Amino acid sequence: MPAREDRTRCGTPYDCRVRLYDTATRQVRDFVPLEAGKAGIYLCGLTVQSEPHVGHVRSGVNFDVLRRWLTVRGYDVTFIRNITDIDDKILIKSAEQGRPWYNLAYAMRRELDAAYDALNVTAPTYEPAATGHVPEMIELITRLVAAGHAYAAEDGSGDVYFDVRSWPSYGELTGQRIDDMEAAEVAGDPHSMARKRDPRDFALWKGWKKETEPETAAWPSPWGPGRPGWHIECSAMALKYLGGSFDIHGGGVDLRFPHHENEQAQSRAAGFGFASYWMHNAWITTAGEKMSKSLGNSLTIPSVLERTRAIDLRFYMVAAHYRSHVEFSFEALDEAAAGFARIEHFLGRARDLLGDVPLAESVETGLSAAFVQAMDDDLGTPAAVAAVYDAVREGNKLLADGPSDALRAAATSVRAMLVVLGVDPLDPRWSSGGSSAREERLTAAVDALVASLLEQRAAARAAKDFATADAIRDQLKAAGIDLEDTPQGPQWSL
RNA sequence: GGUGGAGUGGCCGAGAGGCGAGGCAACGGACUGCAAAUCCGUCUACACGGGUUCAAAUCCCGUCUCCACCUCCA
Repeated sequence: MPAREDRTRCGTPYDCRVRLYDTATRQVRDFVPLEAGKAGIYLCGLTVQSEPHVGHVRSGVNFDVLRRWLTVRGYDVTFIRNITDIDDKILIKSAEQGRPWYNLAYAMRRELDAAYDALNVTAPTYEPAATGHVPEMIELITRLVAAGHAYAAEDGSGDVYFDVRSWPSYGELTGQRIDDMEAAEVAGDPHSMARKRDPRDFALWKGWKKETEPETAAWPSPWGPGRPGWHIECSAMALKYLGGSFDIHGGGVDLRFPHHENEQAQSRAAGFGFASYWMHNAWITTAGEKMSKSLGNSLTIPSVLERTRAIDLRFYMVAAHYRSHVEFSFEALDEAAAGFARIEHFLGRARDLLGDVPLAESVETGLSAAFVQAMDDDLGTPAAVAAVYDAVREGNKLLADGPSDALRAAATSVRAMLVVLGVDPLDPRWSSGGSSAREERLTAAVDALVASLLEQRAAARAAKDFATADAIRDQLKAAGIDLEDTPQGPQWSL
């Protein structure tokens, strides 16, 4: 992959604009940041109430790719991903489990961190938790009340609601009109309905329910003790860390309504510009159903990683477009892993031959034009993966001739593209458990034993005693060691 | 009822008016002592019915099926 050719399409890395699908306008738009060279992203993180499953983490992986790509494209990215660590479900579940809500939230937060880490999701610039930003939320609510867009319930419950009728453009993000929305009384809680001016009004602040909720889950406020509503959290934290206007707001498709609609309404009603672009990742489902509902915890990250390598799982996620619905299956996952093995195998061989496959010095030297084009076009990771395979095929042809500059360039290119996707197998982070001293000794011991067997096999082959040679190969195979005879001699792998 | 989205070959999964993405699997060939790996090649497509067009998987109309959201699910 000649680096020079790679640059032709865009000239410089910056004059081909990144294009992103904006959910609000329902079209792919050129990405034009508010401030040149910078990009602010706010991603709705999770409510930490149970173990993270495959579906949860897709969002993190998808937006990690966005972040990596914008960074490659020269943007200084500020990436904020929040944690919702107080809400109804956390209170209910913790009560069921007989432990403090913050104990459950923290434990699940640690699980989530571990899952993100396992899948090589870059840590956000900052990860604010809702409970750490109650004053900011109160301030925002106060502002909305003062502006006439929010009101405290008159029944003394302590609830504060956003007044959707006071904000004419309510519904604009998702193209809905208030009057067309399903009558909320169908689904809503009858008690809160009585306090609302309109059934679609949503809670900004929830008054403390002394009988059922622990005192630790109530914060003082101008409306009495209580806790923030879900939607206000994100608005307040985005405002604090990214400012009143920022570039990209992301989350899963299900969050479009009501969560994102509400966020936008309240933020704009409070006088802020809020997000320029809205991006939503599609779901991973099983048997056509949402993971969270039907499967409970069966596809939690730890359980999936018991049978599948994390890098394979990430590759599986990244190989599909972020806006495409993926029906999760272990068959498809294994298929993706088989495909990834080809890429990995090439890099392994190249490294053995070259001694090392250094990371590209810069974007320009590493990525193929096809890859750049694909990624610029709304993160076209499927086409980008195809570009990786093209480079692998070229590289494989070079492998037979031994070390060469062309091979080095091909391998470096493949690696650079994989780094963007977060699935570089040569990154030591993927070697499970790290390389402990014990592990290294073990590897050395196996290597010595295999080497001895390979010598015997070489002798047998030289004597045309193929029965013996094959027996040795079968023996190794039975022990889980695969042999391949390359122009540079036999290679073994587990 | 409202809003948004989907139906592609054995399988996964892109594309969005003309040049058959890519991967997995299968088959044929090259390489190999035989394999493996690799490379070259082959095969099976666009839910259905109309229409527009020189040309439709792609645009339009209709039909069917499926999914998501409509106040606390990534």
